[in-house]
Amino acid sequence: MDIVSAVAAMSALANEHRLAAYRLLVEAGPDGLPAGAIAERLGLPPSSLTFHLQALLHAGLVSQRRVSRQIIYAMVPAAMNALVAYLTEHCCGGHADCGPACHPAAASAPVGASAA
Amino acid sequence: MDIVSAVAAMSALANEHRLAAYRLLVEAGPDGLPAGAIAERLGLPPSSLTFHLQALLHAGLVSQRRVSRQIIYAMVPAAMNALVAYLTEHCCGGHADCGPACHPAAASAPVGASAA
DNA sequence: GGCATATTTCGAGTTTCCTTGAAGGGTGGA
DNA sequence: TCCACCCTTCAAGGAAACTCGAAATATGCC
Repeated sequence: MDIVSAVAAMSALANEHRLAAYRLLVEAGPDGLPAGAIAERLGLPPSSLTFHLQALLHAGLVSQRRVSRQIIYAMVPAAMNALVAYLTEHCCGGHADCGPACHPAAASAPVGASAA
Repeated sequence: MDIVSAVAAMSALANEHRLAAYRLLVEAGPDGLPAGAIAERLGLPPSSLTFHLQALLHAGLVSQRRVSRQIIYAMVPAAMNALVAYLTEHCCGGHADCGPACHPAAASAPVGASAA
């Protein structure tokens, strides 16, 4: 994970619609959700939803796969792991006294964080 | 932590200069850094730095205190804890098989995450 | 008081993002 | 082949963010 990727991920999540969509996908887990279901639950027109999902996709936070006529979106856990690791890297100079989000040892080698 | 606060925090971090500044403060720990030191290390003009630090401050990610003529900025660990907890809430429907960033039990009661 | 230091506020210009209707592409059923 | 469905792409307008020089504020030293 470099600063460009981190900013891309943060920018993708820095919008109410996209954050809501991402959280739906986090809750949905590996099975994901079809675009139509997300649009319905968020009350967004299809073109608006696509705009936001593309932002999440481009940032690597979600994945996309076609199943028949539907496009299924799902979270990419490794992306969030890498992002959290990057944000808390070298936290407090390595003294680890800032709470759960500040664990240098754990953050240095999270599962799937190969991009870090 | 609600979606408005989370979007505010993400927006604050969704900029290369602000993310770099935040990471400097994460590494600096509770002691923080004066604005001038941050500006120097980031190569930003003072007015630009203030613009970005205000964004981080308004989002609650950093705190501000005056020491003589200097303004010291420091990270607010609880803010990051709450943000991470919010992002991974109900992860994978509660099955916790997504890696370090997906721990429903830990995320439900992080240290200092009273705003969640 | 007078001056230097450290930081913020102001203002204007440029750039980027967000929204949404209309049109297009891919898929499946009859 | 024809149609219906699901989603994406395109295009244009409005809103918000970023940049930075100049001026202003706050503090400390002499």
